[in-house]
Amino acid sequence: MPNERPRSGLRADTEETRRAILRAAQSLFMKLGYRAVTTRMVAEACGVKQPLLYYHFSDKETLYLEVHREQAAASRTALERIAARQGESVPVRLSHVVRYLRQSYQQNMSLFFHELRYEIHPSMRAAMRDLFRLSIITPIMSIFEEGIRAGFLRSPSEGGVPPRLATYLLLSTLSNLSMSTEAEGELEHDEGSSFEKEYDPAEFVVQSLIYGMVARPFIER
Amino acid sequence: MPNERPRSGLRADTEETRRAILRAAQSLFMKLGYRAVTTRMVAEACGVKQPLLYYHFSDKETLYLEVHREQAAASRTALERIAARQGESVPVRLSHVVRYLRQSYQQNMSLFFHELRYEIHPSMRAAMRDLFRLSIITPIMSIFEEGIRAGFLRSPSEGGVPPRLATYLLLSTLSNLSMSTEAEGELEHDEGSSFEKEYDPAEFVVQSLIYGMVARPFIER
DNA sequence: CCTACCGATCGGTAGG
DNA sequence: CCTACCGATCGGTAGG
Repeated sequence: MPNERPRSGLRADTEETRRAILRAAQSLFMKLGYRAVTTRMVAEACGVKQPLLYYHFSDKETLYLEVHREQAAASRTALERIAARQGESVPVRLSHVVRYLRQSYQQNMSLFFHELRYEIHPSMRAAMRDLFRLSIITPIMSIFEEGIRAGFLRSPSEGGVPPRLATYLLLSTLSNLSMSTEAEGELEHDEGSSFEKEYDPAEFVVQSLIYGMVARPFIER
Repeated sequence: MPNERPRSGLRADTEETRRAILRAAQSLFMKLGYRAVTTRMVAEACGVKQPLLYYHFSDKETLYLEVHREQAAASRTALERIAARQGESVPVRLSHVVRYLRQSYQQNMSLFFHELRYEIHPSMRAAMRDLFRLSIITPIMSIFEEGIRAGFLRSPSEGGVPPRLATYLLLSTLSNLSMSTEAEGELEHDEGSSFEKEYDPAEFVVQSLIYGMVARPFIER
């Protein structure tokens, strides 16, 4: 009889389904936002019926939290690894950070903040904020802190940007990148400076933040 | 008999109601976003019943468009006036721009872009994008263009930031400002450099973008 | 400018 | 893991 199939087999299937739901939910939440994604869309995207979601997750918000928990774990690993590469300069590490976040948090980071503030129940906010701080803010901040300690970046006492604000500035440029490429294609036919190396928006944005836009260029090239 | 009340009187009342709806809708849409705002919330906020909205506006999206039309007209006037102040430096004018947009578009600018992309019917997108370009992008871009012409900012051919990208970079920092002040209060106790003038986030962000974060400070102070 | 109400869809539950 | 279904709420309409 098939019921002597071991519990581990059952659990494996069940776990596989749970992970399929999480994957589908992650993709949808990141692309469309919490409110625009319905539980039925998630179910259909992974080939199950909607009420099944409530067997694996107690409600929609918990599913959302779980998605972010997974994403946060992955981000933390990746970003801490990048931050620890002492052999690479601060701008190079920041470019890697931007590239990683751009493909990971596909859309803008501020959609997430909007949801945190307006769509998510207050009782869940603290947990999500902590996830975000530990997995995103702290690793990036450590790069800026190191840049200041090394004398490469101005310290706040010299009128420099405090590391946490610098981190938020960097993160906010992520939403920018999708904004500008969507609004129109200024970036592709950048007809002056992109003859030696192909254009990389991540590097470009980091260079702008670090070196500014003012004349008398500092830029090493 | 009261029915000889002139049509202009009737129209005035009707116009007044229409404007009350627009004001309520603007405040709610800016704060909560298109999807989170229900037509019943708008109606209640201005003291009418929900079906009345459909006498003044053909549907929710049209109301949303009309709100943005009004906002765009006001922004265009304000921003073009700021851009035209030849007596003020580029950073000073940009600080005024940031201050204006911060109080006008209260929340993040990228919420608007998200809605443009995912919540608004394609047939309405083009009109809204045009509004945004004419009232926000173009005036700000002209400030950056002037800064480049004057030799204050690097031109794109010297590795500088193209004016349109610079504009989007500036706009993206607006969402940042709300992000960072919400996440925690790094900004208030900025314990090094803020003894001479009170801390102004708008000016601070503009200075960062223009002069960068790198050491060997250029900053005039 | 309102009352009354519609079809659709949402998050979530019952019961197996 | 499903079928069947719930109460609530949404955008929008009928009719006056």
